[in-house]
Amino acid sequence: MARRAKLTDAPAIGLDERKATILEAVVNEHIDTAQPVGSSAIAANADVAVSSATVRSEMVALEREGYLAQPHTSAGRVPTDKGYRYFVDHLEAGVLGVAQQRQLGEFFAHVRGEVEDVLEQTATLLSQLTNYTSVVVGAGHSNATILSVQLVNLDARHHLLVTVFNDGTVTKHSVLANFEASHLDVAEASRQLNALLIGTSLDLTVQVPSRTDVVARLVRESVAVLHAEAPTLEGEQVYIGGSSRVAQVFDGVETVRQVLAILEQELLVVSLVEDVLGQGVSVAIGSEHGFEPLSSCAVIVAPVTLEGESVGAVGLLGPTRMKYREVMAAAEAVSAHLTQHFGGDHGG
Amino acid sequence: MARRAKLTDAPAIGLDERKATILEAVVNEHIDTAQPVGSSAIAANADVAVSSATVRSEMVALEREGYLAQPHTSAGRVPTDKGYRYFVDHLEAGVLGVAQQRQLGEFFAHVRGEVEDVLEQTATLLSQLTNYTSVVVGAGHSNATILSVQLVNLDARHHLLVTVFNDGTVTKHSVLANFEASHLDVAEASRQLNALLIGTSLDLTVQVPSRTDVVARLVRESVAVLHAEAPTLEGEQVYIGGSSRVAQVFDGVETVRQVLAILEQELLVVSLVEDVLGQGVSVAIGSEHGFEPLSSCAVIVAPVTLEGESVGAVGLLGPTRMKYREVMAAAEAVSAHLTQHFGGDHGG
DNA sequence: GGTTAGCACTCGGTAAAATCGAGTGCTAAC
DNA sequence: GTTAGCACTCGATTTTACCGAGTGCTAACC
Repeated sequence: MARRAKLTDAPAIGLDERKATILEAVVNEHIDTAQPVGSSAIAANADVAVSSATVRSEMVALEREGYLAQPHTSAGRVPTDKGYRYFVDHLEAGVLGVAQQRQLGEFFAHVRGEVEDVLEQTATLLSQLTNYTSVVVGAGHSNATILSVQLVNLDARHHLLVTVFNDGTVTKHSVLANFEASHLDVAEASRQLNALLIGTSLDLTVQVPSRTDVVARLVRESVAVLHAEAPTLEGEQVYIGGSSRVAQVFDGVETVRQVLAILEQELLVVSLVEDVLGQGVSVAIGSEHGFEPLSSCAVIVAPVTLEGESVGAVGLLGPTRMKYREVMAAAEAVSAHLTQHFGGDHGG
Repeated sequence: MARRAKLTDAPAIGLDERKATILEAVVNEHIDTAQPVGSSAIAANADVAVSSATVRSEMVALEREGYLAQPHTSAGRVPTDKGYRYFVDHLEAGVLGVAQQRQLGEFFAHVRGEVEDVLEQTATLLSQLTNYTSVVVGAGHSNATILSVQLVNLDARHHLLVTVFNDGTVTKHSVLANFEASHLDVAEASRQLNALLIGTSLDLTVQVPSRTDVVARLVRESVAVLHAEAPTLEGEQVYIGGSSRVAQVFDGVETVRQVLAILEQELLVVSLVEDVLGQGVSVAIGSEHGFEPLSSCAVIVAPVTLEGESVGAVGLLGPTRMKYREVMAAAEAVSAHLTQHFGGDHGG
């Protein structure tokens, strides 16, 4: 899946300056108006110092080369995915509006709490900032090691296995025994589990005692439960902000439904985001990502890193005619803030 | 907020049998077709043994009494909220289709894992079962007491406070110290925290040590963090299933947007559900719940109980013209299954 | 008195027709 | 190479006509 444009199938150099200017103007106009844009609208643009007739002939060329399309004869032009691609690749970085910068600063200055909470709130923030639906993905902890395990008994047969990992995640698992265990048994099992599991990661198999006393059975049961769930635990967390925006920015109930349906499936969302993810802000337009149902969407993704490693991503989902400059700036800014937030001394 | 109809403002007895039959037929027809229904369609109904002319005059009466409305002269009739209310109140309980019953049984026979996971999956199930958007609310644990507290150090200054409650919930909180603490300090703090907090609930204030040694400071800090978060922790969990259905069952992008926007706000959803909640399956139609933006919706809610006490609820959200019989049956069945699931020996 | 066939009337929805105009491509002049 | 001019296209919008589902009313009927 292409992350950045490969312009190799465009004639060598790409586009001469005037064509580029015109293409850019068309894209800008179309993003603004959502309408096919005609040659005269472009000719009126200050950056384009030629008449509409000239613009028209250039448009014919741009259409031939696949950057523009005509919904029908005698209509204006609409950018193709390729057109958007060119536009995005030649977009000089935008900057966030001051109001938004303030909001962002405000948010990260005051946000408190666990990673999960921060990510969730970030999703909402990002959506408010951009007016598009946002996606925030927190990395799974596939290679996290266990810091502490504790077995707590709810009653004689129900126990709760609480596991703390070195990446700060905490999991709980019910351990249901078909025998009764005393507080002391559970405490001892807890002790043994710690001895057994601390420092290991979930993909490691551990030697469990084969004795048949209550404590040993508790230990075995606990380890079994924990490892059985291992695959699930590695899953990334997904937070979606502003899903109602979908109904705002897409037209056509059916499109809205499809997009929402995709968003419901967290696994899909994760793979979509990871697919698009690259260094810096990446964009996938239309069919560039492999998701058919989202072929009328653009996805913008920025990584969140911790000590150089990607630990998550923030993304935005909108129609292909989205406000790339602003949105990319927002994604970048939020990603940077998050990176700093987690890299800094704020714990987590 | 009315949960059940108060028919007091209708003439004493309510409706005579024929009017009731006609009203029922109108509602059924309108639910099926989403169109205003005319007198002849009703007269064709086997249950109505009178001519369309008679039906018409009855309809005039029903309209005068507020059960039906006419979108415009010379159109058919549409049920009002009051009409739906009457319909629902006089609905004999529906039964679930066998396929659905099987699916339900299947699901609860195999579902595993923590309460949270079960509830989330239940939301999806309920949505699949009914083709409407579902809401599952798990009760907050306002009066839960602490079973165990554990302070785990991530590094010298970052610690994680993991708390287990007697209702099986587990919380974690970052404790960030501005001083360094050794493993031993943390272990000792953990021990003291246990001594201090076990058996208490979060609304209780506890006496914390005023000493200034590392351990005491850790303990103080931990208790502070835990109690600071207390209000948040009491919040109910909300799981929403099939939000894409919103785009299917409502018409008008704006309505879809509004409904989605409501669903995004978990607090709103909780209060909505709790507002509607009653004994058994409750229904709020149109403006019966106080939520203006949802005045074109019906909400169906069934409680989930544990040992007689309500510990949550399952709900469904659809247009006022939803398939009440089927959906109420589904809500009831799922609620019953959940109640049994948690009441039974399956742990949680 | 309640019920029903008959009928004139209403009025939104749909289809057909007319119109508009934004936008095009082409050509000829610059 | 650029541009003004112009005939032409074709979707969108408006207009008009029309249809018919449905109504309310009345007079006949049981």
